[in-house]
Amino acid sequence: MPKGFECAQESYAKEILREKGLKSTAQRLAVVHVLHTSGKSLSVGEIHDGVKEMLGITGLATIYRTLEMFEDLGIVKRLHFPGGGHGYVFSREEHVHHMVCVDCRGVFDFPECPVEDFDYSSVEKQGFRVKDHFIQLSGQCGKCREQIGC
Amino acid sequence: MPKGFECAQESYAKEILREKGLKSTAQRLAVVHVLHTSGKSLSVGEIHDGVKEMLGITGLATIYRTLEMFEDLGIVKRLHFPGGGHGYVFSREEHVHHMVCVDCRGVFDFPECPVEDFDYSSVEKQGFRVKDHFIQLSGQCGKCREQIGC
DNA sequence: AGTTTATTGGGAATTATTCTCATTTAAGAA
DNA sequence: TTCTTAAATGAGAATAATTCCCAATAAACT
Repeated sequence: MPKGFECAQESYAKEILREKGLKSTAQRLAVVHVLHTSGKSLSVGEIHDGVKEMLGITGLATIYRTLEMFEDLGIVKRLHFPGGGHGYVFSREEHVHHMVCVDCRGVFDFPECPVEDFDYSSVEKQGFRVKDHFIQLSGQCGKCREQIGC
Repeated sequence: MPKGFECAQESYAKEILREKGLKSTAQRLAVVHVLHTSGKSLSVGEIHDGVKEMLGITGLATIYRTLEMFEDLGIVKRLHFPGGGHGYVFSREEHVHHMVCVDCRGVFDFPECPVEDFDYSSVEKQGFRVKDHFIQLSGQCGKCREQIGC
């Protein structure tokens, strides 16, 4: 990896990794780079291809391991698609949800959390204690609306 | 399938199938039965096992085909788990979200939609048009809180 | 530079999902 | 009820997705 060319996202990932005592390998930073520069959610295969393009040979297992780790570290989020597949996005923020364009799979941040101060009392009355939530919006981005139409 | 023992969910599924010109096979109704009576979300394998217990031999492909069809028909919803797996729930309602207990994987309806009348103007200003949303809450159900604790 | 230990690559192993096609069966007609 | 027809099933092969194992490599600290 050439020095001096890292983006803010890579520096951030390095910092998180160092904090946790994990190593900043070329492969891990390449995953960040590929995800971040794509601007959309990518499948494991697409990430693998992107990383191979940057580094040459790279094992697929490494991609899986890295994505799992990044998800645990909270810097990568996994999105789900109606068909059944899923994709990954780089997401530096603590608590952001995402909007996915159903046409281009582009991903956009959605920083306002709709359940932030939602009143769960009706379900908590039944004994359930809400601890986490997953929200994913889907629709069409501006570019695709122009090109494809509504 | 013995007649006279179908639950409301099975009758409902039959009705939907008939409306769409699809056949009410023993396998399809067994999937509904297994899902509904379990009270929690089940993996494909668990559903397969349940159906086999009811009907004897049943092909796994049939389970996959049925679940996909039911999802399209809107009577089964797919939930996603942190680890990466996913499970299916029977859900007769048009628009319900679900809460999953992280301990027992029990599923509870969450009929109030947090984004029902949410103001998307901040993101729609950027050209994105929100068309759908997926919400899944997770936490602990009353029973597990008693047994396992918080 | 040297040491230590986490990380990687490769490929095999496992698991998940889809496909194909001959056989079966539900649903409506006679 | 029986007949007809098209949809649905089962079996297992084929494909895709994911995990595992371990010798070789490379980051991070002396």
